[in-house]
Amino acid sequence: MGPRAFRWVLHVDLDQFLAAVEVLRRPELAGRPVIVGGRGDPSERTVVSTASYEARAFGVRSGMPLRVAVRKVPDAVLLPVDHETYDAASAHVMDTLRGLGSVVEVLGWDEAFLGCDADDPEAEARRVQRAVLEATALHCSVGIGDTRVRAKIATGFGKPAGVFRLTADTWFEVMGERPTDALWGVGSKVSRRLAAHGIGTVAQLAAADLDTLVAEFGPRMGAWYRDLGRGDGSAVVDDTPWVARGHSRETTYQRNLTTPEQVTAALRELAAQVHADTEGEGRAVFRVGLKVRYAPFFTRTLARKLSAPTRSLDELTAAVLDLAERLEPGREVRLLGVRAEMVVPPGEDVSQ
DNA sequence: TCTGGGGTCCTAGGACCC
DNA sequence: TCTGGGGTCCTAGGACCC
Repeated sequence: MGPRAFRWVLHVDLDQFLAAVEVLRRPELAGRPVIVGGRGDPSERTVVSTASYEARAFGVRSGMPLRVAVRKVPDAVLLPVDHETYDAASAHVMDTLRGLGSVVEVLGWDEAFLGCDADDPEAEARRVQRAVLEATALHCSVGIGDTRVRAKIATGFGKPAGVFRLTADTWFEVMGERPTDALWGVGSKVSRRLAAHGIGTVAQLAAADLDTLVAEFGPRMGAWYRDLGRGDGSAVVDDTPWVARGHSRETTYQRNLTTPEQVTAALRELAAQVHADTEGEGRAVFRVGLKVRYAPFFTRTLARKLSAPTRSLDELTAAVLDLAERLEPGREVRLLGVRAEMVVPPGEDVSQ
């Protein structure tokens, strides 16, 4: 179908997705604080992927170091991240949404935009929730908006298992006095830079001087941030299947690497994993990147365009090891990562 | 609080060419 | 001789999201 503008955008977001999937296959965990992260071992260098609402009640959040989370909830159930199971559950949900006859734009494991032209979008949202629950036993929340941005932000007010509508008419009443980082696409850094110009709230961002924003963030992002403050933007939903630009693999080592031999061996392994990913799509690689995080926590990235695209593991590995020549000798390494950017597959629109 | 892994997109600046 | 300005390609880094 491709991209199309709709009267309404519905944003469907599964509630505590990873934790909910785990509870489904282990019903005895229902009602308990469940934390999914890493290999489920709090002594490791890893973070929380998803916490159940019972665990969130103790202040556990996604992205929090696992050992911190466990300190907050000592009797939590800790579970390792199980990609295959979540992939399958996610595919089941997305198929269910498509089965409703909607235009579905998948945003990740647990989120999608749906296009909707109905007079009663709340009824449509409830229909979506019922269908997902019946097919998968998973609960979701639905945001309704007259733009993508408003739909996306609306969902948060519907959680858990609710529906919330946010439009141009209600935007400022709901969002106006909230801090700028409540917006989708504004994080801690940008909100701090905005604050330096006296812009602390969404309403202030909406009313901000465009020249000021452009001077601070550039012509594109400056205008984008002001639109964001107003909730403005497109109402296009695009069901074109997503095509990855690249693949990457990275590992935080439980003990820092200290010798060049360890680094070389680790990079060969990462290169092989990335190569398996790109070969899984049968696509050639035209650019290779290396990421290093030196202890205690200083990150650098290096990248290089190849002289010609390749599908060869040997060439990929050689390019990675060539980049590694520029690593600083004698510094302990906490993390290594390898990235491969792929040429657009034949038949794909380059302008996407 | 000692900070994952897999992605995307934007910006700045240097090199090079006309 | 000193000096233009624009366009494109490339790399590094920043920021954000799930």
